[in-house]
Amino acid sequence: MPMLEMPVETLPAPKPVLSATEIQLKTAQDLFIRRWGEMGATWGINRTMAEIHALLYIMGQPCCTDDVMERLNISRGNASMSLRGLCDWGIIRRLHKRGERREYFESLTDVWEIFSIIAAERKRREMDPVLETIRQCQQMLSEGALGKSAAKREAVQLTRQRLASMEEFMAVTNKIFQQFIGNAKSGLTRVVKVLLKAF
Amino acid sequence: MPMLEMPVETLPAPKPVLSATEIQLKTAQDLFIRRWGEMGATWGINRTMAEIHALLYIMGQPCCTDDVMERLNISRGNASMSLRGLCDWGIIRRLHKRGERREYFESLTDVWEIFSIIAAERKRREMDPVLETIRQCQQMLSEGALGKSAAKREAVQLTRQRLASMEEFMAVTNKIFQQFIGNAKSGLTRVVKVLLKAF
DNA sequence: GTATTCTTTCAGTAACTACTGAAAAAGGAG
DNA sequence: CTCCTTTTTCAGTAGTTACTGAAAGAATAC
Repeated sequence: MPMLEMPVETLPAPKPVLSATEIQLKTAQDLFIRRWGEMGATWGINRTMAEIHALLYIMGQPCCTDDVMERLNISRGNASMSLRGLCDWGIIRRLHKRGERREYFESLTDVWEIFSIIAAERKRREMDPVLETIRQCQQMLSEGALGKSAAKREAVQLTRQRLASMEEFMAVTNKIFQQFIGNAKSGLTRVVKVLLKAF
Repeated sequence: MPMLEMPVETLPAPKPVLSATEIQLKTAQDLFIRRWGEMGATWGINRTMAEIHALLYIMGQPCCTDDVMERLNISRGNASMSLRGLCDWGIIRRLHKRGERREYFESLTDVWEIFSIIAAERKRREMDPVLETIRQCQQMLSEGALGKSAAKREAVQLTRQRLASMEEFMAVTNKIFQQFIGNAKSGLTRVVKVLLKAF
């Protein structure tokens, strides 16, 4: 009676034996990763990308694609695309190890730098267009565009005034962002100082 | 030959004749509304809710459910639920007009107040839980919890250090938010002053 | 060149979110 | 109370986003 053919690669994976400390460490890390993922999901970033970033950040050492797949239980395709996405954002980096074929990834370590990159991108994508639109709207409702004695004067005035308030707010917020972005590396102290000087 | 029965309510709606100024005003408002909706979508708020808020803000006068439905081309159900959502956030208000049966809605007018409400809620929902989780993780990896001569000391140290950096950052950001939230009405100047004092 | 190992892409699908329209409920007015 | 108007709810569905798994594509070793 012939033995059942059992291809080598489907043998049960060798189960690693973990010490109490290792279990505790992994548990704490997983907790952080999960929370970070939840938070990311309410921002523009999706849960998986946020989790991968959290993993790389909290590990403090480079991981390869398979590490990420196993740890987070996601497919190769998902891991590959999410890692690329994080590289595009610039908050993780590709890393070649000498003599190793596979690629590793590591997170930036400076928290201020990480958030400053994210802030810069969000400002560019979300705040700048709104500010531009507000100005465009104001242009459309200016004296010149409407004629001096236009009908519906009150309604136009109301809208103009609302646009102006919003513009003021956005312009100030924008400046604060700018300062934050430009000074991330030097940390809190300088940011606050710069804030001071600016106003 | 009997006349076709044509119920009164299905007659074509009377088409309003708009002046050039009114058209221009409406166009500018629509532009703002659309952009605001797009921005909202990349935050937690969905597009429709953001658009409704933009409409109420930019109009500067109370609108009823039907006004909103017509202007944004959305169903009654959607309008009703989104308006309630915005009321829950606290950035628009219900308004009864004497002698009118239907309800009107208006936006808060102070931009600083609007954003301070949003900031407060997001801080509560997103930042606070993360900070709490980080502290919980640190607890799990403290000397006491792990035993003095635990194995894998380096890995634990690395994770601890990363948690500490993140906590510092989040704590500072949290404080800044707090100051912003607590001082929204008085505008920029005081916020910056308070920031100064705090550090 | 071929073999091997790792990465990327992408069609198909699962999971989720937002929206509609109709029915039920609520709130006066008479 | 009934009648009429307005609001809310919700089942069903359309539309969107995220994920998988397999196939194609690189890169290196031999």
